[in-house]
Amino acid sequence: MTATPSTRPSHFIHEIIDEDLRTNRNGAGTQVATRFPPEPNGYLHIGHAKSICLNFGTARKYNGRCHLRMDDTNPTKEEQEYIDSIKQDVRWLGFDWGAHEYHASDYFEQLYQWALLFIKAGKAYVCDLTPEEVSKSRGSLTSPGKESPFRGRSVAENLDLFERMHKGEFPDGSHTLRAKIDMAHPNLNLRDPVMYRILHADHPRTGGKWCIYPMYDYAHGQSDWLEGITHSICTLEFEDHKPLYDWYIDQIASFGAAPPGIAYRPRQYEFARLNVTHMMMSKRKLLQLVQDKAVRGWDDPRMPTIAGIRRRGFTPESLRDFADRIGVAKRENTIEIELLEHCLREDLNKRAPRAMAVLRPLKVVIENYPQGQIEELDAVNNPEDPSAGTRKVPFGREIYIEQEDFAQVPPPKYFRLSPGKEVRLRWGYLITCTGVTKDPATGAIQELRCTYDPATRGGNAPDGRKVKATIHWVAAAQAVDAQVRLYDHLFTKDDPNDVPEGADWRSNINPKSLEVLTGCKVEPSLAAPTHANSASSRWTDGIARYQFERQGYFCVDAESTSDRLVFNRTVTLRDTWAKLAAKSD
RNA sequence: UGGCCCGUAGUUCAACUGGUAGAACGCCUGACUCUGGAUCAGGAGGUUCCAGGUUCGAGCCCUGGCGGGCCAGCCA
Repeated sequence: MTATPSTRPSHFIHEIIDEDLRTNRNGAGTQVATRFPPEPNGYLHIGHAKSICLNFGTARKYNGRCHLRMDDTNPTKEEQEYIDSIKQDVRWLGFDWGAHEYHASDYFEQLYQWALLFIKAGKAYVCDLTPEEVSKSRGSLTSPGKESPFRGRSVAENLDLFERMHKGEFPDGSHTLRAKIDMAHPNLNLRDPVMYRILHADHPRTGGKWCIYPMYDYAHGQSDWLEGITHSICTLEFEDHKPLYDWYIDQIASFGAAPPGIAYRPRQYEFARLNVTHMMMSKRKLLQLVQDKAVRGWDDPRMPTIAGIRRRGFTPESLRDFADRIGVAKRENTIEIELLEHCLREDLNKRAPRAMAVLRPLKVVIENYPQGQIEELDAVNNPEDPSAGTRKVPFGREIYIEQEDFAQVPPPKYFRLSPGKEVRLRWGYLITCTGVTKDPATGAIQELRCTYDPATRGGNAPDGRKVKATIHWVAAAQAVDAQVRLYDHLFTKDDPNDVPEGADWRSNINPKSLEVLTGCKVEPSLAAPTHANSASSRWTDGIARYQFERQGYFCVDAESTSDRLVFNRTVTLRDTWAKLAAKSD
């Protein structure tokens, strides 16, 4: 192989590759080749992102290549919609398979020809057992299976039957082609595994051409081989399949039917899949959430799907960073969601322009501010990035502040606004609360009366007096209405599957995972797509992201329009006050 | 009474292949601050699953236990 590792291996798979390179295991000059092989039966989730980063990242590191291969051997579950979403998601993550887009279905003819060789070599037979009978005769974990009564059929009979399966003469489930291995093998995968089953179903790519389809085990290794994959990286549950993966390849080699031009064979390595606290990683259960309408779709921002995470506002950069940090190993693991959020905040903090948005507005009238006067105040777009520049924000006599930034009776250590107290308006003036207007009927606070100190424009008092709190605000006259969607974990428990005996996993769904806020007041720059803040070139996917000061990171939702702004809260800011407040409860 | 894989801080990974355990996240203190953000400084936290063995020396090697995961689809 050509490339040499530039850094020390970061995990056992790279150690293996380094060793392979050192020993020229696959022949000098052979390029490292990996593949990402999703089955298009659902949307990709963050667990797949780990695999994508591993496979494409490995190819990148070793100056090799990574193929995108749809593992489309079961037309009853696979759909074009999923194929399209998978490609979009991989690209969004920042990876490029170039011309190397393949499908297991590309190899159906070759696989079929090889199957004939297995039959001719007496290594495969057509079995007429029903699925129930096969299951029964397979034996158990601790006892051997029984041989199929059809195991002894002649080559000629097998050839004839398989050909008739191929031609569509038999109904689904009536026959299978099975490998003849060992019904007493301690590894159940080797007890005469099914190679082909009959499925009269249209395939997204091959249409009605086939009615027999290869099983995963019979297709995967050979697909790797045909593509010249050197390192076939998969998850732990396939460990038991490796002997079969190797067996098929070894047999074909012994038939003298190896793919032409490939002097080496692929090898499978397994790593532990990703789990994240509060996240459901079962594709089947995610499908159920979508079908049950427990979420709005595969791209619901609460979903752990890449589409959902993207819509939520996560950046591909932060996901790649996350993938780097969690490592690759063979032990079962569950990553705390806090690490993911840390990676996200670290990226967003550096890149997201700041803006002011009041989520739960409380009107403030500044009594000594001239009626009708409007000022344009200078606001820094990103204190972490001087190159982001500044913008003007309008200020007037009436503004909105956050309801929770005022307390009639301040709790201990509360240093925001309360009667008689002074706070700083971000980029604006110091104001002091002089009165509260309440609804005479309910006693609810309606608005605040305040005075401002004209000498504190920009936020500094000439007399040097200290003001502990700075709060965000939006001028009432120029405020733009927006809808803001707040998200929380979709599952209340760390482990969504952790339910009492007999209970359903759905009982762990967080009933408060979505809160929709309407009538939010945001600064006018957020409505102007040309404003420096929305500089979409800042983001590789063109999704505008902001930090709403003191609250968190938000992005413009896909449903947002110029006259109906919608924002998603991607993640909150770290909030030590909230933590303190929660503790004192 | 099966086969395969895995056991190192709360979590996820390291430990230059046998030389006396370290990082990140999380947690706790403090400093600073026009975001109760960010940043900075410090701290707590380990019987390396257990027991034997080999060795001058074991997280690493050997043996035996214990614990966990996966496997009995014509799913992948």
